[in-house]
Amino acid sequence: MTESESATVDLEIIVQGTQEGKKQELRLWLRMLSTTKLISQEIRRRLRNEFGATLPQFDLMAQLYRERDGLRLGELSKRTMVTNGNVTGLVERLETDGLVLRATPDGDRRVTVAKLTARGETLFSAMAAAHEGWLRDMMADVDPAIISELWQDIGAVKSSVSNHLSGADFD
Amino acid sequence: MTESESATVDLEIIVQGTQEGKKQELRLWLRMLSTTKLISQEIRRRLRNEFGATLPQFDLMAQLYRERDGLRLGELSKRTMVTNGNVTGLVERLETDGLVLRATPDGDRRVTVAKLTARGETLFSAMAAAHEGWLRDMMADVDPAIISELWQDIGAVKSSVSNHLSGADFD
DNA sequence: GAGCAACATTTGAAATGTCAAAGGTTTGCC
DNA sequence: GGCAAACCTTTGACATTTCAAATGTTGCTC
Repeated sequence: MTESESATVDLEIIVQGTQEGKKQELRLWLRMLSTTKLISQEIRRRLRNEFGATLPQFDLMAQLYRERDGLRLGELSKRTMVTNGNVTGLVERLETDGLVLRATPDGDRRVTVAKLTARGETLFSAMAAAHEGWLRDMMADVDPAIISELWQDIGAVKSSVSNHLSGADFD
Repeated sequence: MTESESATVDLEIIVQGTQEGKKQELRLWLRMLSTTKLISQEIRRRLRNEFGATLPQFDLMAQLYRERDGLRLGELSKRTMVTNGNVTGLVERLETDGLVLRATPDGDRRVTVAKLTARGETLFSAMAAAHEGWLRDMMADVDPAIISELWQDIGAVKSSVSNHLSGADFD
């Protein structure tokens, strides 16, 4: 934005501040939310149909795939943004399906570490490849430059939100 | 690394360490998802603490607030992007709390119409005002121009996604 | 006017989600 | 040594979520 445009911009800001512009954030949020829901539902449907897996299971396995030595449940909880109690159940079901193993390390018996089994790794590998393709397809009509820009700008939003949380949510 | 000091957890780890060019869409998706989760959790916490309400209840009431004559459950389902079966339970609980009323119109007895009660309208009105403020606060660090741009560009993403769904479902 | 397809909602099973409280373990400190 | 605080996970109650099947209604056709 050049300085030569500043007069126009000032006018726009005044108008925005007094009228329409008040709900920009709300409008953005609603669009983010509906878009995210739309994509989530599509991914969930495909994971189910093609792999018999759920989205939370996929998310959890993604974290374990990145840490081949396994992760403590609390760490899994943080990375997946899922509550502790929820992680317990998720891992439990994945263990029943033979995709994940649970173990308690010798050093600290408070801890449970979850780890992908060989079968889990194989399955996730296939799911991840498909998953990436689905996203490319879904966003096929969007200019790559826009995608990159969105990644940046949403990062700014995420930062701002992180700095304005009410709950005891800092470390 | 500015984000790393917050409690924000990156689901973006999946992409880490791979080549730059190829996974833009995946990278964007993961950031959208984690940001949306972050904001949702904050709003849910505040709705709970300050109004004793849940986020899906808020969403549903928002639709009814815009249509004072009420909406059929199927229409509510579409607008909130929630399945039919889910709407049944949500409306049921809201009715128990005296915030919503259910009625069957004379013309068509297949239909159930849900409508806000006076108490529901009052409560939602207060929640909506607070909700809007929370979003403004959370996004306070983001340039208004960026917010507007994001709204536009996410619209493009939503459009693209809508045109590439597998389930026969687009409008 | 009987039957059938289309429509709208509910129901039921299974999974995910939150929160708060309870259960073990470890650590630090006197 | 012993105790209390801190830590990690599980449990339990309840709300939300999906899907598929069942239920009830309407409208159309023959």
